[in-house]
Amino acid sequence: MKKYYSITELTREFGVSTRTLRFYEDEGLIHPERRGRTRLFRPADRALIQEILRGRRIGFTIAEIREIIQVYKEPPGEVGQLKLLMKRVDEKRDELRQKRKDIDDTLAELDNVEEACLTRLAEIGVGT
Amino acid sequence: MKKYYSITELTREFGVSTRTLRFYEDEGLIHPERRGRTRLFRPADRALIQEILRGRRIGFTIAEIREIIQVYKEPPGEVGQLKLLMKRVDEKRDELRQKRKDIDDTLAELDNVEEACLTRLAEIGVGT
DNA sequence: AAATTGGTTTACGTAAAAGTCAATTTTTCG
DNA sequence: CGAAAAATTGACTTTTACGTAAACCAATTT
Repeated sequence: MKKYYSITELTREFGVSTRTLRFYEDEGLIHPERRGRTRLFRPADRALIQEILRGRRIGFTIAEIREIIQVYKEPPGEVGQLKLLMKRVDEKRDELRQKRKDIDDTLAELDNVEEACLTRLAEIGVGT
Repeated sequence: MKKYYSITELTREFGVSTRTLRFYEDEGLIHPERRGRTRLFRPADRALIQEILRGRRIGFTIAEIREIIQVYKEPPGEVGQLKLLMKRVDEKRDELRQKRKDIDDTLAELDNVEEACLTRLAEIGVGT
C-alpha cells in the first residue's frame, strides 16, 4: 500500500479540485500531514475523502458529514448527547430510505422517457 | 376529485413555502390557472409539484427537472436532439444507480454508528 | 368602517460549496 | 544550482434555490 498521495494525485483520482480538498481541510473533515507547507495524504485520508464524496453525492451537507466522521473518531460521552445523536441517525435513515424510493420511482420514469424517445424516433424514421 | 387547490393548501400539504411554488412557476415548471391574480392549482398541477419535489429530494437541479417535464409535454422533434436526450437519460440513470449504491452503503454505515452509540451507552451505564 | 385573512408583485438578501485569480512559496530535476 | 512545475494562501466571485420585506389588493368578518 502506498504511503503518501499528493493533492493532485487525489484530485485526479476523484475528479475534484485542489480547492475542494483544501476546503474540506478548512472545514475540519480531513487532516493531512504536512511536510513544510505541503500536504501529504495517507491512505486513511484518501479513504475519508471517498466517504466525504459519497456523502456529498447523496446530498449530505458538510456539517452532516462532519458529524458522522466525529462519531467514528470519538462517540460523545454524555448520555443526552448520545441519545440525541441516535435520534438523528434514525431520522437520517428514514430520509435515505425515502430517497431510495424516490430514486427507484425516477428510474422507472426515466424508462418511460426513453420509450417515448424511441417511439418518437420510430415515427420520424417511418415518416421520412 | 377536487377541482382546485389554493396555494396555501398545497404549501401545507407538501411542506413548502408559497415562495417556492411561485418560484417554480417563474421557472416554468408549473402553470396554474388564474382567477384574477390569484393562482388556482388543479390536480394535474398538484401531481406535477409532487414530481418536482421528488426530483428535488434526489438532487436534481431545476434545469434538470424542467427538462424531464418538457419531454412529457412534447418530446423533441429532431433526431439529433432525441439522441442527445436519450444519451442524457442514460447518464442520469447511471448517476441514479450510483446514488442508490451510495445510499445503501451509507445506510449500512449508519447501522454501525448506531451500534457504536449503543456500545457507548452500555459502557456508561455500567460505569455509573 | 376597521380589521383580518389570504393572496400578489417586486426587489433585495443569503447560505452552501465551491470556482477563480493573483501573489508567493516549495519542490523537483536536468 | 537554477528554472520550471507544483503547491499554498487569501480574497473575491459565482451559482442555486429559495427567504424576507415592503407594499399592495380583494374578500370576508367583527
